[in-house]
Amino acid sequence: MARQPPTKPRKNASQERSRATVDALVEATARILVRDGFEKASTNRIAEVAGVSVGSLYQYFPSKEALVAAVIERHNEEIMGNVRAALAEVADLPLDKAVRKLVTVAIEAHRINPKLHRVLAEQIPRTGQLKDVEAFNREVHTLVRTYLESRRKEMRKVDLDVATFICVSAIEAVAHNTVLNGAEMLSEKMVKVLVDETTRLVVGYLR
Amino acid sequence: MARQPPTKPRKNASQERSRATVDALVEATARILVRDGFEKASTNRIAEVAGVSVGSLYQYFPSKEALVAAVIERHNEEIMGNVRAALAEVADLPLDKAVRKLVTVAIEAHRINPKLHRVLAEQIPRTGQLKDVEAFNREVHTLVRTYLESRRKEMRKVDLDVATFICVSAIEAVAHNTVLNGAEMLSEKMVKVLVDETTRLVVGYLR
DNA sequence: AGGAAAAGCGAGCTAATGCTCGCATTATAT
DNA sequence: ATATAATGCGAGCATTAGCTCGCTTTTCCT
Repeated sequence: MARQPPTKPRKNASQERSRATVDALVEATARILVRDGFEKASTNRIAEVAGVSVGSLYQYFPSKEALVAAVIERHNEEIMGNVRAALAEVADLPLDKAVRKLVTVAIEAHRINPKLHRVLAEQIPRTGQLKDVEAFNREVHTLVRTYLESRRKEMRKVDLDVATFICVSAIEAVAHNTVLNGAEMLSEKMVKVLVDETTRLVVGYLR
Repeated sequence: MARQPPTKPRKNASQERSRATVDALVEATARILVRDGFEKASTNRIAEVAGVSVGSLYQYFPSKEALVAAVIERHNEEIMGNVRAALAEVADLPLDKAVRKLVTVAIEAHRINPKLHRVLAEQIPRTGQLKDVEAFNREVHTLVRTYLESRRKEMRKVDLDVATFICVSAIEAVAHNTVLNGAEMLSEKMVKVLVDETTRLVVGYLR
């Protein structure tokens, strides 16, 4: 088994200047990942694009993996923010309204930065971020499950965990494939159709 | 180094020998990808594991990517074989029976070699195999669409392409996530439940 | 002001990778 | 038997990656 390189910063940026440096590095990493892929994202290149020296890079990130991990974390946090907000907003709504909102949010979340999403999805296994992403998935699962539990009267009899798994998988997949099959080619009309259909799929399944 | 003169007729030894070499290389690549990941799959290592020299490797594969591409193709062909067979077998069956079969095949396909499946999915973008995989997806889409078309009477009014997209995405996602969330931990009972539920999801949606 | 701590620098080291090329071995054909 | 082609070899080249370390510059604090 190959050992994972460390992903924690070796130094904590305390001053304003250094925080800017860290930001620039993460941002540069994301940009290069999107534009040229993981292979071309060398530490030298990242530092160059960030307008920083390699030496400084290694003051804050012990390895290249740590940089990618930081990008993943930032992106995940952004998405989770949306998901949490949506589920809070939807807590008292009936099934059909709630599912529609969730589907919409899922597609929107994927549309934030499709290419980055794709590259990151590919890189997760090799950054030792699996744990974090699993935690992320578990949180989504828990949130959805909690909502479904509160709406059980509207649903047929069904194992909640299984139902949650099926629904989350289905919604996520449609969002994922929708965005990856021509992100820009997506007319608003098409998005509406897909939201309608996916909502029907899930709601029909639940009740 | 005088060799024994060939007294016995030998078959197309030359062709077979090189074929064996090619096979060994592809097989070794797959094994290393599964065991150690893409990073550790250097051409020298692949040649070594295959019991062949790097020089020979480069006689048959112009680059490392070509090797991975060959593995991808082999794996895809295996899966497509199953999918084609399933859809042929199912052509005259009603919706519920057909969908159930498809879901089962999807899960089985992912269970053939989950780890390889995962690694390959990650490596597709960097091997220039995107085209082939898209072709693969298109074929699945076409096959499913054709089946659905023949069963339209059992279905509600719905855009066939959209319905196909939704169904294929959902089925694929459940299979994918099922296998990736603890492939061995999967009891037969659990698989049955998931097949039941996914079938219900899809059939309920279509009619 | 002035010294200490934080932040930043970048030439260059080490290790590894993809790949080449001249030569050796094995098979086929005459 | 000999020539020719096919197959196989593997040391080593060129390149690039990740990363270190001794040093300078900037900021903070009294």
